[in-house]
Amino acid sequence: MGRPRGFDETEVIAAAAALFANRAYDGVSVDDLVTHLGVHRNSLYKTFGSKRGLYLAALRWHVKHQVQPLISEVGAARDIDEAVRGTLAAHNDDVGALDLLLMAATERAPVDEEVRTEVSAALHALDRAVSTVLTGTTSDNGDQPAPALAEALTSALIGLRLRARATASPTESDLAGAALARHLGPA
Amino acid sequence: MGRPRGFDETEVIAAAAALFANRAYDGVSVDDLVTHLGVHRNSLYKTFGSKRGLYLAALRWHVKHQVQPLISEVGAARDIDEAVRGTLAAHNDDVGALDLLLMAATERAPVDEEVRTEVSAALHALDRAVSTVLTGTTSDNGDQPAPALAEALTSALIGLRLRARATASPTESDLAGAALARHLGPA
DNA sequence: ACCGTTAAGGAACGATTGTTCTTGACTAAT
DNA sequence: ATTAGTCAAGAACAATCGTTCCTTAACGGT
Repeated sequence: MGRPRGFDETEVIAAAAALFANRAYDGVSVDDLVTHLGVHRNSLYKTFGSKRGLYLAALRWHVKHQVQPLISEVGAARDIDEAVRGTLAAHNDDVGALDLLLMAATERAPVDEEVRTEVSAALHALDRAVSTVLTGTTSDNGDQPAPALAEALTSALIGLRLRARATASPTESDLAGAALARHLGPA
Repeated sequence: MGRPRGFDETEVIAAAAALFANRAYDGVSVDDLVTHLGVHRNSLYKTFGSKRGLYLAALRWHVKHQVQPLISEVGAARDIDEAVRGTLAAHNDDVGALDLLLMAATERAPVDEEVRTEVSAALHALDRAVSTVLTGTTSDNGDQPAPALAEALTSALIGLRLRARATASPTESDLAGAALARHLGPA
């Protein structure tokens, strides 16, 4: 019973994720959220408890609906080259497929334990996907499946996206990613 | 003439850089700066004009005095393995040798053009150093000196540091860096 | 038709934001 | 000793911060 909601909670969370992906947590005010989300202050606090509550919801939504598809795509790739190209290409389709995670990792994770937990989990999930591709390709020698190398590649993917965002030149990261894949693929 | 300063401008800038490296720009208040820097509000504004002015000064100091040494070390390395290990080891000695650049790249560069310029320049300088090491090592095939690969490796270094900060496990990044170097070095 | 409940609307809260003003302390040159 | 110029100390500024309160609107169950 009671008055029905005038907004779609998922839509609001997604819009909040977009905002938090482009500006730091402290750079997004509640006024900004209220303005761009079309939800009134009161409803926002009733639904998410606080600004941080909305942020955490946005981060979890981001991981589940934007990072996970990317992880699946990476895991389904036949080799590293395909994985890297797919990852970077996905960014051209769905801008921000890693951006909130990136922002959370650099800015919030060091000061918010709950964020750190979420970020770590997402990164490890990415690691596993990369590792899957890696073990399928590492057929030249008898090294261990190299989880450390998977972490390195995940870091490289994050770093590439970071650069693309910071320098505002997405084509560069494509070339760099291709070069990285070329050197790691037939290793 | 006039009353002499009661603070060392360089010390203040360095302390500000340390603050801005750990928390986002909007997460560091002028009160925080005044408290931790030992400089009074008035002197701060008289010297740097604004909070943003101090931030830019801190960023430039960081690039010149913390990123540059790292670039030099990378450029002097004999191979990629040595470069990567040196970079990550430098972080254990001088914590934050890349942190402000990292923070600036993800958080300020997208919204502050002057920051973006500074970040781009620093990253390209890192690229050149990596490229130098790369051309000295790439002796197996007749590929171009691979500036794209240099960008990829720079991105990987940044990404590794990002992960170490976000997950608060510095040893992991060492292993990952070593694995990356092992796979790229004897390529 | 009357509740009980939930959401929207908007004003308002105290606290904190970045910045400026005012006053007084200190120093070098006149 | 006076003057001119720079800095420190701290109060104060309007604006914005995250959050809450109060009233009104819209629904389901009795």
